[in-house]
Amino acid sequence: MHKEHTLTKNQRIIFDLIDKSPEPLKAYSILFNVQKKGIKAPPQVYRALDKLVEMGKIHKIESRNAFIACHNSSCQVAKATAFSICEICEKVTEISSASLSKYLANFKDKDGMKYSKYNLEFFGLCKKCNTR
Amino acid sequence: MHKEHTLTKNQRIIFDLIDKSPEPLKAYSILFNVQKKGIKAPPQVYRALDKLVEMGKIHKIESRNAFIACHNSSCQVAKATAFSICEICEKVTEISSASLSKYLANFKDKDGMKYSKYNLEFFGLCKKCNTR
DNA sequence: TTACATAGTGTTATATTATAACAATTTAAA
DNA sequence: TTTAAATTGTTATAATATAACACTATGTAA
Repeated sequence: MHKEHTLTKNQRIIFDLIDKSPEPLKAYSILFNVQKKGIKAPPQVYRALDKLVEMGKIHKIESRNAFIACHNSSCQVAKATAFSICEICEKVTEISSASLSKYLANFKDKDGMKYSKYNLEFFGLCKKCNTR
Repeated sequence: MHKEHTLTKNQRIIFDLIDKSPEPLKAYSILFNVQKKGIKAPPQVYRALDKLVEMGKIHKIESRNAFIACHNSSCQVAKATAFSICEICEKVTEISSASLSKYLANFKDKDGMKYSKYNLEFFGLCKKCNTR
């Protein structure tokens, strides 16, 4: 459950844009799209993005420097995220698999260390691109 | 098994630097360090980095925009990588776990899609930082 | 060997992504 | 209601990465 009501003006504007987008958005494309709403400079965008990521409302796709709205109630406040990325059409989908998150949350490295936070990006071809 | 012998001059210089480094190196820090060896401009660095990544000799730590030498014979030519990253000291360690790589290589998403390539970054505290 | 393709190099310029720094304003809580 | 914390607006600049083009080296196949 997210607490939508706590978003500030800029956060709201930027979240709505990302949430409506079918694909991940890059910071400067966001900037371009919200200039008519009074958000004029990069720091305004990056600050909102930082907060939204912190809240778990959006995620950063690290390999693409792009942002996508969270569509997965099980990624606890941006701590544990997994995505599939199509290398042809660049479609990004958030993976919500209880088995995967359980496996990764319990994964221990050689020293027995556990890591509560992770980001996983799978690459391949999406269904569409795979059959073309 | 890597084929060391196929590295070109610039690739060799840059790989050696990364390989000797105890921590991931950023592109411009690499550039600074190899200028005395005649590599003077960003494209020369990025081209070598691209090839080395392609070969699986180094990996890019996406969340840090930094490069680390491969220390894991099981990450097949850069296709399947996993790292742990300490959020305090920024120490990065390549994870080589047969169980993990097997699990991820066999992971199927909701549509039954398999992804042969992935990058996983775990975040937390390393042993040292955890006990301080 | 020659010639051809492919890969790598050197270089300049520029595009893209992100943050520093500081003043002003809003918000929430004591 | 006044104070602290968070948010905003703004300018400038830092950090990361690629485009484009001329040139050189390397491998290969006729």
